[in-house]
Amino acid sequence: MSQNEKTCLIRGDSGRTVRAILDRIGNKWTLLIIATLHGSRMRFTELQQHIPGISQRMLSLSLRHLERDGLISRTAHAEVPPRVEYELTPMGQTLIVPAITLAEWAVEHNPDIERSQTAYDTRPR
Amino acid sequence: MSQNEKTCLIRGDSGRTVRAILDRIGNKWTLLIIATLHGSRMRFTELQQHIPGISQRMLSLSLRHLERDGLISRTAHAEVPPRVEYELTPMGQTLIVPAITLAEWAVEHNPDIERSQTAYDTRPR
DNA sequence: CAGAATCCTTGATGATACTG
DNA sequence: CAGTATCATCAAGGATTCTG
Repeated sequence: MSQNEKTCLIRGDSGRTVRAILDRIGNKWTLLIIATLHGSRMRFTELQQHIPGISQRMLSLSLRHLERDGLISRTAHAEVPPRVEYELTPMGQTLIVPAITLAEWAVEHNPDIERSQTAYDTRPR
Repeated sequence: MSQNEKTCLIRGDSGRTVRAILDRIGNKWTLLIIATLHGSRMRFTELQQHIPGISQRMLSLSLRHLERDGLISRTAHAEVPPRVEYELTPMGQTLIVPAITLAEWAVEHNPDIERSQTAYDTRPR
């Protein structure tokens, strides 16, 4: 299948699916949580410490969404004080691959993008 | 470099860069416009016809952003009535690769995600 | 510790009308 | 044709407070 045909994945009916995924990982914290959880299970507070600037509310909400999507699993231990651990599911781990592909593209082309933005903003008007 | 090390692209300083890209392509129309423009230059009205549901305003805004980022180029022909054509820049075309990678992941795992969501929503409470 | 509930601000998007 | 301007709406996210 050619690259041109593959863009139908984005434009065609499956585009709804792709947009749903982008809505999930496109938000402010999701991808950060997944990357942080990659390779190590962590507790709620631990996650908050590793992700500077995230509020309790957004961490909680994001974890709930990711759990609902089956990308992370939540384990509550019956102890006092409570201990809850989060980790990537096998499916969650596979998301790392396209995420890194995108990240590498971003890092590689960022200089060009910034140059273009500067040129655009300073062009004669 | 291991996959685990590569997640630093997302978690580390370059994470800002990755988030900026996600903010751009994570919005409702950007990726759709890029996919539509892949392989063929198009006029404003043409784009609007190929992207169901997009408003003039959002098409205009999105095109401006993409142009500023250097992902598409805008060519205004000196004619009456006016004719303006948009096409992907070389850099814009390279974005297709990670976009398709993500799209393929989405399509492949969507059934599992929906199953997980249903299970989550119907679990005993 | 791990969260839920509430209130508030802001940015993204849509609808509509107007124009070079 | 290819936009811009303006107004309205709505959801994402942040700050704060409370609790099992």
